[in-house]
Amino acid sequence: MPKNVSIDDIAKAAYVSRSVVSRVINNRPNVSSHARARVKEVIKEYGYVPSSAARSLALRKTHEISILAPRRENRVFANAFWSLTFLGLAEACIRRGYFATLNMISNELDDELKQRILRGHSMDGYVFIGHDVADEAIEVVESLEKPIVVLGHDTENPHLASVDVDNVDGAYKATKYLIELGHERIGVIAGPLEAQEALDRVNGYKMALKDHSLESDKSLVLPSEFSQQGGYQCMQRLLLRGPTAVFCTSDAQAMGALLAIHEAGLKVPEDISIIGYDDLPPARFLIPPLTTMQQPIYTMGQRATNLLIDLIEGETEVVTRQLLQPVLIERDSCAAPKK
Amino acid sequence: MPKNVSIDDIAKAAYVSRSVVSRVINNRPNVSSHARARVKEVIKEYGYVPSSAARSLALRKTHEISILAPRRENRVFANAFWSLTFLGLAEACIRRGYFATLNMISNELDDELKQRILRGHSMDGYVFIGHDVADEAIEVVESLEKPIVVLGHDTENPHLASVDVDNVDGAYKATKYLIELGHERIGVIAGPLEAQEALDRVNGYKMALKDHSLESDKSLVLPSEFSQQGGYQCMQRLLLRGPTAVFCTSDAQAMGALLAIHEAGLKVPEDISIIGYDDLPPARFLIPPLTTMQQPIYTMGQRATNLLIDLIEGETEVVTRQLLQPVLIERDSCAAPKK
DNA sequence: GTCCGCACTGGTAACGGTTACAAATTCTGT
DNA sequence: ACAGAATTTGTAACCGTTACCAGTGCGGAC
Repeated sequence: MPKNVSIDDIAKAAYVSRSVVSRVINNRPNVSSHARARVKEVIKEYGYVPSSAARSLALRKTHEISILAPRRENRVFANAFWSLTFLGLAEACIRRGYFATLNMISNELDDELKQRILRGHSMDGYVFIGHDVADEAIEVVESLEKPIVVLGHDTENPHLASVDVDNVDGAYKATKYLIELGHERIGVIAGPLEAQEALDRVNGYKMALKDHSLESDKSLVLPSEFSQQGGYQCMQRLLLRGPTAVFCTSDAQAMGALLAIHEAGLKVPEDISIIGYDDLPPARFLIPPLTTMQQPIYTMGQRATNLLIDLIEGETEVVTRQLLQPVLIERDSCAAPKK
Repeated sequence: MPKNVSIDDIAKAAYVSRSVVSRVINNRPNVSSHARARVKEVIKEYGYVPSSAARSLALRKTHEISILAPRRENRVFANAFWSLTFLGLAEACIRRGYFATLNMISNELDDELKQRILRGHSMDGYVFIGHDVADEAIEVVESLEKPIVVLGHDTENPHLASVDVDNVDGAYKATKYLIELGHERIGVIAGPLEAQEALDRVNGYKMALKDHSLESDKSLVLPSEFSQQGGYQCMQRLLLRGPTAVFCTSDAQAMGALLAIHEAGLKVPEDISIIGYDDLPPARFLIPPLTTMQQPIYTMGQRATNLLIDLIEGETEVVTRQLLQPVLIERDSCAAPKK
């Protein structure tokens, strides 16, 4: 078995020209069934696989997409949220015959490196993880004139295709749930306020309050990272202001909050109710198991790649703005407030 | 600015031949400083980037590596352990001018898909995440005659380059720590016993017991997934056998165990000590904050890519078997046993 | 003044595919 | 048996780069 088998080797061995072999490889017509069979046989015998590089060169198509994550999400990336997203993205990719490359981008990067990441390889399309990527990469990437899909949504670039989850609605439902349990003093551990989803969730919270004629107390809304650390610190501060329930905008924050409450000698949900956001696998193993808004993270990843590939392949009937709905998962961290 | 600028366009605009341009691009000698400057200028002006496909074709080198994760690790993948690994891998990759593609492999896959994943694109090298990948992919990948690095180690293919963490030693240290606190009846929530690291950790545990003249009670060692769910279920069973301390071979298991103990009305560490393994970011926010063996996960990822790229680039002085050491992180989940 | 070496330059052939088009073959219908 | 159409096959150009080799021009040694 020779090492580098090329299309010419196959052609020679099958007594046909390379164009015939090419047609067979690409399942095109105008090949006699006889020739087709012989070529297929030879291909199998030689274990031949066409060179992707040569193909890319001839077709100007690499069958690769670039997944761009914001580099600064370092720590956030390190949680299950992102890995589930990647899983969804990568799997859908493979299934459709594309390869996914994983790249990190941030504006701390020097320009040369950034250019190399974004243009070093030609890609058929780009997935931006979160709208922040756009700030740093959109200019370069748009000049490439390749399809882009944003996971999340970017108010500054509303023309971009996107797959997002309805953050306003999710927060609204979470808050409403707490209100209907009887809570009136509800704190929020919000995300970093430069993030669109953080803003949206705060808005959903405010809307729910308003719809139920409750006053909104600004001092009860604390911005923070989406991390455990952030949740922990905010909860310590929130405890001083005596909310009877807290809406955490990520499960990780809820986890930190739980610890802070525990350390303060209080109990969840007896003394204070906690609701999370994400419903990552660990949520049901917290103490107590966490009531939370479930995001269809994996599905989002899948949808994003499928949308992108549809765009790449010039599919016509494509919904370029997809909005998924979060759903409430009731567990044991919420209860009616103490009288 | 024309859309598809090629080397010939640059050559023409700079009044030189493409050979000269090529030399400039690749920083090679034999170009007059005058010509070099002019070419560089034109390149910048046109925003020219050489075609990666053409380059790959000519050089037989793609500057891409394939990261192969076992598909069945679906849920495991979904935790921070894997995402940190990827982060390490991908970042090192970018820094050295390579691209990382993320692929999932499992033997449930039909053969055609598997072949496509493994050979669809030519890659310069392969990282196997965990030894299980080898079982499914090694035959195909070895026939490609490209460098391979295993993250973890594969006893069945000891010739492969690998980056691993010393699991025996980690488990030994963890167990020794519990013993020195005074524990004699120490349970283990082990990983799935087909996984090498699970076996190694059980062995380290047994060695520590032996070195301290303690009997090893088989009924105290329960195999399980590395997940919260696994830890939860095992802990419920373990509680019936009354250990005073439990060594969990992952933080996720420890998390599940903590919940099971809480539900049984017992307290950590007063009634029972728990030690984890991994030291992922959430560990210090568990209730109580988890004492655990820290694995240098991110570093492992980095080392693995660096090793692989060294191999690809024919570096001579390369340590092909790297073993990192876990370190004990003391927090609040372990104490001396009750008298 | 000739010869040689050296730095530089440019032409051409790969690399391994796809594809438009022309050529050859087979298939129709009369 | 034969024109014309339909099918199959082969040829050659092209995709954008690098490698290799043959020039060119120039300065210094003799």
